[in-house]
Amino acid sequence: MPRFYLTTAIDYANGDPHIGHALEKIGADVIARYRRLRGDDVHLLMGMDEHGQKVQQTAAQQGVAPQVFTDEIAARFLSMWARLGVEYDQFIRTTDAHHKAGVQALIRRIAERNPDDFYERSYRGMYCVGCEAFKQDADIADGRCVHHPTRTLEEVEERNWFFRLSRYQPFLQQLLADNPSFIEPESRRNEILGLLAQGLEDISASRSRLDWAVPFPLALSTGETQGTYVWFDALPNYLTATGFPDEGYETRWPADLHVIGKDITRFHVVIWPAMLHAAGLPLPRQVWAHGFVQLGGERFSKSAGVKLDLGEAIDRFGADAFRYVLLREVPYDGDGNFSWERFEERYTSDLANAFGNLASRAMAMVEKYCEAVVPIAAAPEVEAEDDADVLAYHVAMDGARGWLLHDGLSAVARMTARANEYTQAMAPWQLAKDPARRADLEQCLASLIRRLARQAVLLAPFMPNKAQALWEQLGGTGAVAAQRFDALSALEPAGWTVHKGDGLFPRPAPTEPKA
RNA sequence: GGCAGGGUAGCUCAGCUGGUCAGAGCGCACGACUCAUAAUCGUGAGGUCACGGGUUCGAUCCCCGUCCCUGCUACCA
Repeated sequence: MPRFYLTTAIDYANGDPHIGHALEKIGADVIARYRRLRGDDVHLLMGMDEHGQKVQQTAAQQGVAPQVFTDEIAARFLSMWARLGVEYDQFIRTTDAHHKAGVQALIRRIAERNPDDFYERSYRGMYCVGCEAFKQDADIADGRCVHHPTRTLEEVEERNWFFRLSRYQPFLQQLLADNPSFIEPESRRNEILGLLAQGLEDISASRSRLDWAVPFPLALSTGETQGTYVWFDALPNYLTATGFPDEGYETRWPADLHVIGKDITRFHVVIWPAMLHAAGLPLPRQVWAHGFVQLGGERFSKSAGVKLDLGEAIDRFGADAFRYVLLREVPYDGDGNFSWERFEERYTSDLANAFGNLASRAMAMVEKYCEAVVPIAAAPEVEAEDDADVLAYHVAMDGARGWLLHDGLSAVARMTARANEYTQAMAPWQLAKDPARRADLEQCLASLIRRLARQAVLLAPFMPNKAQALWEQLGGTGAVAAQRFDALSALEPAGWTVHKGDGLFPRPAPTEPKA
């Protein structure tokens, strides 16, 4: 059974989950469920990044210990993933003891194999006492920190451990030349190529004044022990989650896919492979950078007040509908827009009117004309037209040409539309009036149920609960998630007893309040 | 500033190497039907293909310029 190890970015424990987090996790969950339907042995890793100065400061402001603070944040994220139906196989937190030990083991391993890769150097920067952090140009205005304009910035110099990233520039360029699909979509690869062409600088591996961190396993020549800086703490989570450095981690590592946001491609495509190569460890097979959700045409941002409450979005039509609309509206390879208006339009046209109503009318007729038992009948020729869409679905979903989840949904939507057209053309309610056309009627209804069953399987990664509900209404036994794509064409519902229940996707109330 | 990608029907977007390339979905209007969640099916809607030049027998798709938008331009996670 092929293994498939995929990961999402670990989220920083300094705020609540928002729609941006949701897009990434839902997408990864869909990919994981899709691979399971292919029969793969899937392992989906998610987690939280809990170290760093911001966490330390925020916790201090609230008067609680950092660990207590991150425990609360982590609980909120976990609760949200449960509400969204995101099912991970493993949830790692960078404050886990094993992770911390793994980070230190990785650093030591690099130091042993490439002693020159870590070296001491002084780091100079403008330090803001208010923020307790070094500030970059973007955060400096008129020589003062934008957050603490009453204080003066101090030019501070400290000795740190540095990682000789610059040394790996040729290696990385060769990597992207030999393996172009290492980072997709292409636009993101081009950005990295541009970055590499500029030349790489070495990066900090440790920092002083960083107490809430994994202790850097090497002491400076002064004897001081510093905290491990973010790169060497966060990125290795994908590796330490496999058990590294303990025996057996190789059975899972390397990861098949890192699903991340486009804002952190650099870290995953430059720093991370360099670290692994320095340690003599295999590289992940691919990094996929998804885009961002824009709200009403504006970029999501807490500061700008442009936001959308996830809980409200889920309550609107349910988690499954939200998952569907989000991935249908936002292309997984780029940015997309999301708004309440759009949400309702999509829900109504795609789910309530097209798909939900198709299921409703088909099952109603089987109950009415066939005593609820799906007739035995050969498939009509037009049914074969679905094959092209099933193929398109897999092309979009299997990753060979990127992870274009929105295209997968488009393909299923075409199948739904075709089934509605077919129903209209055959007019089974007319056939039912003529006993001589009984065979045609049965063939039509059997075809509709068969197509619905297939669509339920294809939609299962996106809407696991609704797909299961439909599966059961159609008379299918067991879990729709237990189906396998390679058996889809042979799926035969003849003899099933349908139980048309409540509508899968009820139309929204006429006077639905907007937001 | 530099690099990269864009500006196509009300909205979201397809249009690969130039000549049925002026399209799809949604919304909207009209018609059909009645199995169904007032759902479905059919038809239609006439958008200077950002703007100005150029190459060509012919350009939305090629070249130049202009305007506008987005991303990247490393120690924020």
